[in-house]
Amino acid sequence: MTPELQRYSDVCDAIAKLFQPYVEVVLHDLESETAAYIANNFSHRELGEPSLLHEIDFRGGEAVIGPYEKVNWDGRRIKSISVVVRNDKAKAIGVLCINMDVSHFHQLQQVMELLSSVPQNTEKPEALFKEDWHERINEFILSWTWERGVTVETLSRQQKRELVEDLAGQGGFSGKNSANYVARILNLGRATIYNYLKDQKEKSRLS
Amino acid sequence: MTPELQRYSDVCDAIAKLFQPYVEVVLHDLESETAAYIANNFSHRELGEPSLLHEIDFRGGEAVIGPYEKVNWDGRRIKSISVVVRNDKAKAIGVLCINMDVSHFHQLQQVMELLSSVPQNTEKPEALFKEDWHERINEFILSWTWERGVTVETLSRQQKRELVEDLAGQGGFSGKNSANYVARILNLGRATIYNYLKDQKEKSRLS
DNA sequence: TACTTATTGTCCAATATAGACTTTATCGTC
DNA sequence: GACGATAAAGTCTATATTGGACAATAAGTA
Repeated sequence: MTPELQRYSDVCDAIAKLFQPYVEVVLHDLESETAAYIANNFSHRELGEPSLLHEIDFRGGEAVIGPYEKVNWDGRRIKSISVVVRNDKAKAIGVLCINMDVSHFHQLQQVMELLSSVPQNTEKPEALFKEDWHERINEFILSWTWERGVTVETLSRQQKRELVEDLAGQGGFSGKNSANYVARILNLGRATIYNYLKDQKEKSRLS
Repeated sequence: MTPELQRYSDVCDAIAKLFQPYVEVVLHDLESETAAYIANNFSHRELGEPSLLHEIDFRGGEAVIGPYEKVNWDGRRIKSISVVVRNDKAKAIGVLCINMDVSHFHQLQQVMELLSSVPQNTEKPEALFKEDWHERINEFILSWTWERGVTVETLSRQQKRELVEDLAGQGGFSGKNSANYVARILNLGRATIYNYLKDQKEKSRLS
């Protein structure tokens, strides 16, 4: 890492530490297009890894880009913002990326939502309306558990299996990485989800 | 269940439904000292089960007793209140017990706490000050994970093992049912906790 | 003391899982 | 639309976890 860029690493540490453990800060080197420094690395990136900066929309030449949303490898949802950082000659030398794990805040929202909202008993499966499939899955699980007077934490294995099968029946696994996402919510392994789905196919084939 | 008591069962349903799924309502028959009705049964009580009402402090002859705290069989913490209910002749015929699962609210508190509080770096292990061992364990896990910039949800098996061993080293398993409690927080089985502890003893014996 | 009940700890067969792997889709480029 | 590069969808297996039953021990209770 160049000394110019080096000086920003402390800034990364400061930001990450203030919001510990909800925030990760990645400093990208624009020269080599790699990750030069990572504070509170929860995305499990490696130093020196290619930055894939082309994913970020630099149009307009703004210094601050975002915020935008990403999904972490393990299904947690991340709110991110990026800043182009410069050396003393005002040359753009890096991009500082702040990634915030908002999964806990979503959870918190759901607890309050469950308490304060009046459930709609419209006959139509309202799970199908939200456009983001994450939301659809959340919605589905929320109402599935609500109807049974339970919460995800208290589901038995059998119940989780049923939930997964029902969700599959509704086409809930069409989104990208949705198996991963559901696995994390239900505290199951990804493999387990696939096992359930396979068993279900097997069962329906036999009947 | 006598018709007199029966009439209260709808009240139970109403209360439970309003706070679904966080509240359970148990109607005890004072005659037989058994559970006569249960709405949203999360304590896994059976109808007709003995009520153990003597646990409740009736001194003073108050109609409303509590609130007081209990711990559910699976380690969730419950805030409860009880009301003596009467028939038309003002004879006490039952006790209506409202049990609220506060574990989700505690969780929520912790998320906010982690965000808003400034960690004390007093050298002394502050885990030892709280008098309730539940709190001590919570505190321990919170600071253990904080130091490593992770959250309980993201702990690997190996990390959970280390956490359990460290906690055991601090005497964290002296409370009643503490193994159960820790298991639930870490999303482990009770058996797994004991496996870890046994392995640890084994290891230290060999070294 | 003896009896009752709750907790601790162990065991095992059934189940889930990390991680490596193969196959299949998706994307970007020409 | 063919090609190569990536990512995601699935599969597989050796190992770890776990529900539930049980035995051993402790803690009340009368």
